[in-house]
Amino acid sequence: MSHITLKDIAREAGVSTTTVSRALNNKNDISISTKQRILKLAKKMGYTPNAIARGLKIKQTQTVGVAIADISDPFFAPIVKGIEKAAHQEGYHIILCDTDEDYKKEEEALRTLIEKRVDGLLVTPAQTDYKDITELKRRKIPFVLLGRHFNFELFETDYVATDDIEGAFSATTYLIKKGHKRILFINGPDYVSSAKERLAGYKRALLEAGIGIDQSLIRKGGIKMEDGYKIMKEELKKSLNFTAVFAYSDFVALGVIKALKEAHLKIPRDIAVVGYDDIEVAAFLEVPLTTVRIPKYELGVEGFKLLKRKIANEISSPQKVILPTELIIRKSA
Amino acid sequence: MSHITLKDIAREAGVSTTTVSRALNNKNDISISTKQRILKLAKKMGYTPNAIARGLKIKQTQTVGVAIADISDPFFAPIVKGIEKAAHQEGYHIILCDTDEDYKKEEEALRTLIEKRVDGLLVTPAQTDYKDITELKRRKIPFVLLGRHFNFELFETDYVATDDIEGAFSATTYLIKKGHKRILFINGPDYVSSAKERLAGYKRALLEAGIGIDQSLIRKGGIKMEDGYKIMKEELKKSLNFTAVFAYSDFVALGVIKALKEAHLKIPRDIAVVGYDDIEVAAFLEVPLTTVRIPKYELGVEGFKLLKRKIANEISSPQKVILPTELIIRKSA
DNA sequence: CTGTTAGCGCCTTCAA
DNA sequence: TTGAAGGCGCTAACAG
Repeated sequence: MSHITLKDIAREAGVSTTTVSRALNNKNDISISTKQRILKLAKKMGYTPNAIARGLKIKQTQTVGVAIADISDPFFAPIVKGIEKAAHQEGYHIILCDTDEDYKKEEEALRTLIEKRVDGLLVTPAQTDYKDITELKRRKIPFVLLGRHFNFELFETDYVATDDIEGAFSATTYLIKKGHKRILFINGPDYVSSAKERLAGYKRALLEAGIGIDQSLIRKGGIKMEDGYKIMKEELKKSLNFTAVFAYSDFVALGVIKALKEAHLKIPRDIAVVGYDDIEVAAFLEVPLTTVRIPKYELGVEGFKLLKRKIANEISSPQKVILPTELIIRKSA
Repeated sequence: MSHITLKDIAREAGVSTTTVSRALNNKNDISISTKQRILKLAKKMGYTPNAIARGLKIKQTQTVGVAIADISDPFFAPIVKGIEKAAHQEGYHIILCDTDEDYKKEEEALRTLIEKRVDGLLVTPAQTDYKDITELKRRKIPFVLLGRHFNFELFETDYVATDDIEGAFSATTYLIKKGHKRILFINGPDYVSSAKERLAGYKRALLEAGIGIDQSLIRKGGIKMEDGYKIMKEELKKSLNFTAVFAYSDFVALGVIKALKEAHLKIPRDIAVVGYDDIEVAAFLEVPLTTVRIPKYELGVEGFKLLKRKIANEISSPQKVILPTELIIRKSA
């Protein structure tokens, strides 16, 4: 477990550590013969460079921190994969922190990630607070927000996300075109930007279709399957005054579907259901789910790419990258 | 982006860096008053310790490397989550590498992870080769294998996995009890330990039931959905001489189900299907999937715990931790 | 209780 | 083309 160092090689080769360093880093102010001799020796001795020492010296770690809400969630996992692939391609590693959608944990994650001196950060902010993010900005630590963002007018940050107004608009419009006039919208927590945007898209679609907005058809706070289930159960106790449900996420839709099934309501015959995200399950459900696809992997890739540019100081003013969504029509609506 | 250092604080406080270090690390060979004075000052100055420098000095990074086959796979993602949670609890971070089930990438991942001087490694080995793992052992770098392992008699390593002989045995026995005598087994690649074990469990169940083993009912090489689909398509072209399918994984089962559906065969009426892993989708399928559950999150947690003990040198001889599987009976068989 | 010295492993001047 | 010296930020002896 003790590693070979430059010094070990230098001693063995009868040169200085500087020379060894030069050889290993393939510099040109060294003779080809000694370079090759040292390279061969290093290999023979099983030398593995110490990136920690190097990082301390050159002040960059080739590592980015990733603070994500829930790694095992089929929505976030592909994002992480995209980040990892893009990072790896550029010679970066990722340190992963799972924040459980909890601001306190997010704050702690960012702090410890900074202690690890990551070159930059990728974050899906919980958004119940944002002191930690402003702190990042104040300290000029490169970071990019993923899938969510703050009001750009008030708090400018780089981010990559999808246009959720557009996504929700197309989903709602689709339902309207199918003849639905009363669409129950089960939204996420209203402090999350994506929930705000989806609500806006939903409203805009209704307005453009000349359908009034009925506040009683807008429910908020759903994010997990249980939320969708609970809210749907409540709604089903009332008189059924809607013909379709638009859910904040596919997970919420899953809960909705479960409640509907228990009530012996057929999808889409009795109630149409549209989700959001297009997680892998969506296509395999008993009634395959119509949903708005978010390019998750690409979100990760683009997130890293933008971060990389930030790190390289190629970006002056905050940049937003908006990826397109796509309405995936299956059987549920 | 330039950080405050001990030296900065020391200068400001009029003490030596050592004293500051002592205060920050809450040592007791320092007066309470100066300790508090320094702590307050450090906070005020916005000090964030440099874990890189610390790591270089104390020769540990409080970081473990995770080389996993596919982060976005619903089988592996919960494992990673388990690792992260367990690691975080002990003050560790994880550096994540996605190996795509490819030995070359795995080898590279391990090498670069070692360069980052992780304190230990968690690996789901691709098993097409194992030089990289032996190298780990030779260099006495603490590591634990996850979900897979090498023949313990030939190559001892620490690992945490499930008893897949038992898992496959219980699944096959269940099918037999349901009256199936001809069970098609679509196995994974035969160099993976879990595939070997599942095959053994399948055979044992048949033997114990006094049913002969028909090699034509054993297919290998399936791991992804497409594999299951392709193999099932092939089998369906022949005369249908089996009444049940036992798939290496739920993903393979998904492919099988798709092929069955296209052939207008009903599950379980015409053909019963049993999967393995119990990924999240399994419960939500049109015909909920009967499968063998692997405690994925726990696998990650136990993996980290064992690694931690390895790192702390609390383990002399290679240790295996076997987690129980559970047959989850749903509708598909 | 506090400071001085030294060094973790590496890279970067600067001289030779 | 090579080496010596210094230092990244931190901690661990060792003195005092």
